[in-house]
Amino acid sequence: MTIASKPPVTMKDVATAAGVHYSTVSRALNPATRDLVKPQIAARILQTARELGYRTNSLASSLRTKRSRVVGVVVPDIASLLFPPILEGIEHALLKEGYMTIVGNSANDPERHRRVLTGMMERQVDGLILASTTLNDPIPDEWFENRAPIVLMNRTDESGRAPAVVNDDMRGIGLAVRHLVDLGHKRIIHVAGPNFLSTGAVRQRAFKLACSELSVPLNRHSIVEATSFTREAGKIACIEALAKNPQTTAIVAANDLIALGCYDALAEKKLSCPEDISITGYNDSPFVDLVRPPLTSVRVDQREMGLEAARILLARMGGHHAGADILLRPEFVLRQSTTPPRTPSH
Amino acid sequence: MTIASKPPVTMKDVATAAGVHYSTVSRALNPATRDLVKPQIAARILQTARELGYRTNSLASSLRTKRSRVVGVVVPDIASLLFPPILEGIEHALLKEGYMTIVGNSANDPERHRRVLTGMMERQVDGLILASTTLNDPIPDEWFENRAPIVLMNRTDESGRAPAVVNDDMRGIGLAVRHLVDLGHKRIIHVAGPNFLSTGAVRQRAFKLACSELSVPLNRHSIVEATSFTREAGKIACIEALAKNPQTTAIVAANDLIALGCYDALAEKKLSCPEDISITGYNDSPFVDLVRPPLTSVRVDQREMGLEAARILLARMGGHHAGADILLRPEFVLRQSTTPPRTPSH
DNA sequence: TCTGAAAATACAAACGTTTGCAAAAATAAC
DNA sequence: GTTATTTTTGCAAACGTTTGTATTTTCAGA
Repeated sequence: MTIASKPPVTMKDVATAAGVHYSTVSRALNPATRDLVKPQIAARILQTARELGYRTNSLASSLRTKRSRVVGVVVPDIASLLFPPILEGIEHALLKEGYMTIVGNSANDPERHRRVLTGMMERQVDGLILASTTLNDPIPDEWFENRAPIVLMNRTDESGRAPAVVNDDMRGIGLAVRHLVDLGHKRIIHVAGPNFLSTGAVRQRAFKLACSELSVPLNRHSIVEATSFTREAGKIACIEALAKNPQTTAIVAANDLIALGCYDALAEKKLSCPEDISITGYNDSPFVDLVRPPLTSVRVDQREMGLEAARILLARMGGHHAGADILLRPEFVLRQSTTPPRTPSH
Repeated sequence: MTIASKPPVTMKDVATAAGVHYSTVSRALNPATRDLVKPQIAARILQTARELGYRTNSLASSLRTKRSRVVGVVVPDIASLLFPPILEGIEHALLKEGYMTIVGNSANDPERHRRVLTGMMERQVDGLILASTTLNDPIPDEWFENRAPIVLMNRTDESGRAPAVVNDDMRGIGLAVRHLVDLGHKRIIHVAGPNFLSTGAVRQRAFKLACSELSVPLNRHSIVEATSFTREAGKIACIEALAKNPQTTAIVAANDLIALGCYDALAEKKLSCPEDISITGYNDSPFVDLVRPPLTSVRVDQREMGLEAARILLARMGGHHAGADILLRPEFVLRQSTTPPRTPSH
């Protein structure tokens, strides 16, 4: 049994109550046009609107103005540690400007991703922030030609079709490798993220580059790719990597979850961190300072990433062709999962 | 420079292209009314719609049907460990039924909370899931009399105005206390959550009840309230609690973050866990198995909570006055932060 | 008091759908 | 080949706004 609630009060209701035409109500209620109506009448309208409990119907308004004041945000996994702070940043920046956000979870499933995107477009979002782009299954061009501007975040599709807000992983991974080299490590491997994600791919490239610049020997087994950015996949990849590189003294993990997976792998192999093997994470996720040993990581400011993406999107939605990509600068965070190698190779 | 994108294709466009009236297009496109149009024509319409790249305009459709297929979800803090899995569950259950979710972050700020709620109502959400209710600043009645049904989640406002999906904290805290008692603890204190949140209040009551049932002595200092469910507030409250109860051998923390705050407090006081003091957490948040010592906790199924809330909301939106509250059953998780007291009191 | 301009308001057409109802077309019954 | 039915389609009115244009009111200035 649903209670048959009375129909919502519309501008027409307010108009008749205030004894004016409803178009006048519209103008009085909208701060931008309020000065077109005589102040005293405007006041009366505002008053009766309040009394009747009038609340504007965005659907109607959006239909007419072609602006929904809603933006869509798609993340590959809401429940991961990485995205909540990003979402918080986005929501914060957008709400201030009167936008609300529909959030969708692509769950790393292309079909679901498609459904989420169409759902958002049908709902006439004014803009889109995508943290879910993959390199192997790119967003069709048509989306980029749409009414709604798109901003990529965290990951990029490297096509240049949309501005991206990403971290300077080249630098970030460089910091980690340099740190390990400074400690005296020579036998460093990389437990990488999936190659079909820009984050995975870039960090692999960064690892190779840093190694060659710092004269760390590299072979074709030095990089082992985890199938996803998860603790479980990290563990599996780490075990494989250690089997292939028995003399490893340090591991650069592609992100914190993978690093925690490496912890699990070491525990299983009865190796200790950092005494036997040093490990660096990436992202400096919440609570990695509480694990044992506290994880040395590379901090990226997730909230800032969200804020920045929102800012760019706002600019685009405002019709400004806001410039290029944004590269956020990461920061090294030293904790206790790294130490000089047991048998320095000199 | 915004590219003046061509106007989106509407039903009228499809209609003229297919040589029929646009109302026929409407019927052909809607699976529910498709059998009103001759199969062969329907096929032609579907075809041309696909060719022209037609996409329905939800705004117009919603305006007409008074159903937006959007629901609002308000959480007090997106970035906490607790809510992302809940959101994932909600999104999962709702998307399957064609709903998308606007998520709002009340940030524990009443004014912001109000803005988020009005924003959602203006956008004509079909339903609302609130995880943000507080006991001291209740949602005004008018919201509950609205078009959009409301479901409370995780917290309740104890007014019975809306169905709630919560955990059986009575049982959960009981499990923790019983465990400590079984280990031989007699001097147990509770570092509680804020009393103005139902979760804080209920767990305090649960603690008292369990203690009295299990003959654990209780005095007016046995419960110290943290000002929020955070690590920082937990630490402060814990220090205060230990000062007032120097002989404490075990702490029941109101949630995992507070428990981690207690870890911090013990570290500061040079006490060790679990040797000097045992600690139990609550929620079994991700990664509390990785902290040192791994935290004994009470698991609540967060995703299930989201799924359940979504299910109830779907039922209500469908006009079914779905029954009463849902009490989810928690589960004890033994790890290494609890051990028998050093000096068993017998 | 009247004229002309300016200010304030009302009118009405959109926006893109859905849907009751009327009209037309197809089919059945005779 | 009619008529009565049933399908199928078209028509037009909503849904609640915004906004260009027309109309009215107000108020100078003479």
